[in-house]
Amino acid sequence: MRSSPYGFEIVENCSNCSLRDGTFFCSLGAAALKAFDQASVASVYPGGSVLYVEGQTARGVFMICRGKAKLSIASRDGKSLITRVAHAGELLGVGSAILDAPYQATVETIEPCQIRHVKREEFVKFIREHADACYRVTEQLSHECHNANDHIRSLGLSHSASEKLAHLILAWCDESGKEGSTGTRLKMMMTHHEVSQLIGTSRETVTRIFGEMRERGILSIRGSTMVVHNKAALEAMVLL
Amino acid sequence: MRSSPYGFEIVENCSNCSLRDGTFFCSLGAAALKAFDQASVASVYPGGSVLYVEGQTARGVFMICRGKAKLSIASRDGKSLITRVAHAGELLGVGSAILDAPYQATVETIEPCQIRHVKREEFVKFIREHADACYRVTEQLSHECHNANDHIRSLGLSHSASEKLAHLILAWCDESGKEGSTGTRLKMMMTHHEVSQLIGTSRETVTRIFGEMRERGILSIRGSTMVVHNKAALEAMVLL
DNA sequence: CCGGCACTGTGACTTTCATCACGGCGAGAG
DNA sequence: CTCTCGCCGTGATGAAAGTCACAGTGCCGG
Repeated sequence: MRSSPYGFEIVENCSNCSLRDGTFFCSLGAAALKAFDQASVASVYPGGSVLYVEGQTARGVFMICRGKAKLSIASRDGKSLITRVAHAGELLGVGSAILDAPYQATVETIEPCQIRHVKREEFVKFIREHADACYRVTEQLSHECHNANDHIRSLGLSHSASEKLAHLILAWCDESGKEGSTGTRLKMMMTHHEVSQLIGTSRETVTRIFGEMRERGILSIRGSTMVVHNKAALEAMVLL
Repeated sequence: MRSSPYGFEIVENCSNCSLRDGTFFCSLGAAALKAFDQASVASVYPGGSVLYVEGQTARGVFMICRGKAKLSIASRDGKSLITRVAHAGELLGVGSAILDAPYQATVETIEPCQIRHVKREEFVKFIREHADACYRVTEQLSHECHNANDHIRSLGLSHSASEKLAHLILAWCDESGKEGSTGTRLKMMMTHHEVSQLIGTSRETVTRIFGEMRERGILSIRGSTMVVHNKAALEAMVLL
């Protein structure tokens, strides 16, 4: 291990990595793990680093060992849409690496991250030689498809911005909400602008809808913590 | 082979199948192919058959040997969105089978199809035992992700229905258009209603936008063939 | 303590589109 | 042959939300 300026130790060697749990892509047998370690190189990025940019030819894949990153796509006129936020344990750029196609999204870390990078050719070789790793890739890609389809559903089938926002808040509750006496409590780690990019509307409508929800007593916001008082009302807004 | 009432012969045995080409999922080595044949059962469906429904638990995967099928998702109030149309050679339901999650879309054949079905457990066993098949699955899933991301881009980033429609027409040109003296010629195999479901708008706006494009001389439609005279104009409408 | 900067909140105006309602047309069934 | 049914075309209307403009607020650095 090495110390880093980001408040965590850098794990150099996959074999004795303590970050990994069963959900990680690299939760592999000893042999495959060793091969993965040897094929990859670890590095640390501060928050806000861009790992790769949409349209670039796929140099390789990136494993998030620690931290979070946001994936986004942009249109020529500068608008951008956040497709999802990836957590530790995920492998990014797999699809593009396998198809040898350009990356489809831009990836930017949103907190200090440890990342392992594997060159495209080596990655393909690695998964062709290690069947269990190949199977893990199918799992990873299945999750990505799943997410993407949910996003399509939300963007394509909802009638109003409120519906999409309600859907998003409910997803947040499921994923990171803590039940309390007054309702479900959760940290907002996003600005209204980012939320708008996540659901494909404008910043102002997000502000307005949050305002309206507050007026109706559905939720309250103080600082960066939000408390959802009336989940049922949110669910009623969603007809997906 | 067996004859069928749909105007084509049923291929019973994968090993001497003439439908397969390199792009097919089942373009596999002899051993894997034999295993796939044994794990699967072939059947023929007329157009309009529903292979599986969104939300059902994933019984297994479906290989389209011949024909086309449309995948769609629906909201509770009856609206539905077509996510894509799958062609011969594709394997459907893989993601859900691997994750043992409910199917995410409803699949309906749009012409007579030959399909092979493999039970979930057998499919998982099959790809765990045959590394080349497993790799083919990663390719299949990568394509699905790719498509899904394109769809997200189109739904989330475009400002207007015209932009989405222009985008769709250009995609059609690339995929099945034939260059002619007056422009690119292509068959419309969809009603305006289905197009509207594809781009997430209403039937009427699709009709109106087609009308407008005709007036502006961008394209002309007679019967079920459409000729695109001015691709550049369409490209100019797309700022994705 | 002050100035700048990023974020939130709000009003006025405008565009886009969904919706409703209806008319015409072509094809297939009886 | 005519009836029905699904698809296309079109007008009128209203609601939703994008856009622009600007004020308030809280935080950080100097």
